[in-house]
Amino acid sequence: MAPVRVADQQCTIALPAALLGERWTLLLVRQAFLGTRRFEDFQSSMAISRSVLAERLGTLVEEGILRRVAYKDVRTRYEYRLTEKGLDLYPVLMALRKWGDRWMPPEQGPSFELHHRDCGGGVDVHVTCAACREELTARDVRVTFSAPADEPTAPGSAAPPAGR
Amino acid sequence: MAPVRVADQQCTIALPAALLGERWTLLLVRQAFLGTRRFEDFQSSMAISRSVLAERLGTLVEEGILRRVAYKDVRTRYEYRLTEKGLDLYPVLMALRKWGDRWMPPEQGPSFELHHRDCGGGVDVHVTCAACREELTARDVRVTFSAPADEPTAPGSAAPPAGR
DNA sequence: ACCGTTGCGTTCGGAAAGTGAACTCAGCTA
DNA sequence: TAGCTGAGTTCACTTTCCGAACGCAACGGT
Repeated sequence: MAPVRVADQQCTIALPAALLGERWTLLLVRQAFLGTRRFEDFQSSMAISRSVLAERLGTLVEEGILRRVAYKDVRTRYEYRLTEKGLDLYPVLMALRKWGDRWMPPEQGPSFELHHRDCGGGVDVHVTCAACREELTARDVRVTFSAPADEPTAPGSAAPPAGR
Repeated sequence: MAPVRVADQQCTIALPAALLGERWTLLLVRQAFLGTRRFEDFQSSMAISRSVLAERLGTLVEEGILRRVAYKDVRTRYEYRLTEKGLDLYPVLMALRKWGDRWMPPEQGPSFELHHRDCGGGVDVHVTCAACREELTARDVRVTFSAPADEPTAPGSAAPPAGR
């Protein structure tokens, strides 16, 4: 697994990033959202080696993002399905997709489209203020560092508090 | 860089995922949002090796997410700043953080907090329908596959159109 | 003039992770 | 009996990552 060092142990960006920032993991999650569930289908839908696929599916199950569910084919087999924790990654995927659509658009248009089941509208992602509901960009947000607690020297050496 | 195969060339999730899913990249972007700009500061704020750091900063600049800006220290040096494309990754980071806060909360609380500069409210991320504004989960969204266009055999072998 | 320091990289040998191909195993089907 | 299939596992090989050392330019101190 990608490394998480002491300084990052409390950062809730670093923690998921260490997990999802591992090669293939994000692609596997995407594939799961697209409906892929079986080992063989994961393997053929993306050019991942079988050994790494087995390992990644294992860690995703360990992390509680996928669960192994038995099903009967000709004999008992297992498929991998998103848990609630996994389904909750949807905004991450959508944010990624929105960014990709804007900044890395493929020439031939996207390979699949997403629409609201009820009204047919497109899918959008917003960052908003929980209080006043205003839409926010990075510039509208102030960062406040909590007590470092593991920095022996004075704070502000590694990551200068905000400013831009 | 993480591999993007033919089948993924048009997927706007896979493209950014290949870039950001590379080890360290997401952490570097987070660090940039926290205000880090200089090589030395990136290096000391996270336990990344100098060689990989140089390489990653290079690819982020190539991709247009960071830009090298000259500044005068004692002689001309460069710092790395987010471009508009980079700043636009904010929703991705926030989605990641929201998920991390919910599913991998560190015992001692988050190491920094984010508040709306104007009203002090917290930061939230939503997936909504662009048309009716309703909040969406994965289950509310229908996936429609476009024509594969580069599959010589009959469609539906690589990425089975939903179902199962 | 010389020495040490700082900022920013580059180079290098060894360790870890990823790769494709072959192998296993259990229960069909022909 | 032989062959096929889904889901892994094992293995030799290649790529990537790591830490440590080195390079280098412009200071500041002596």
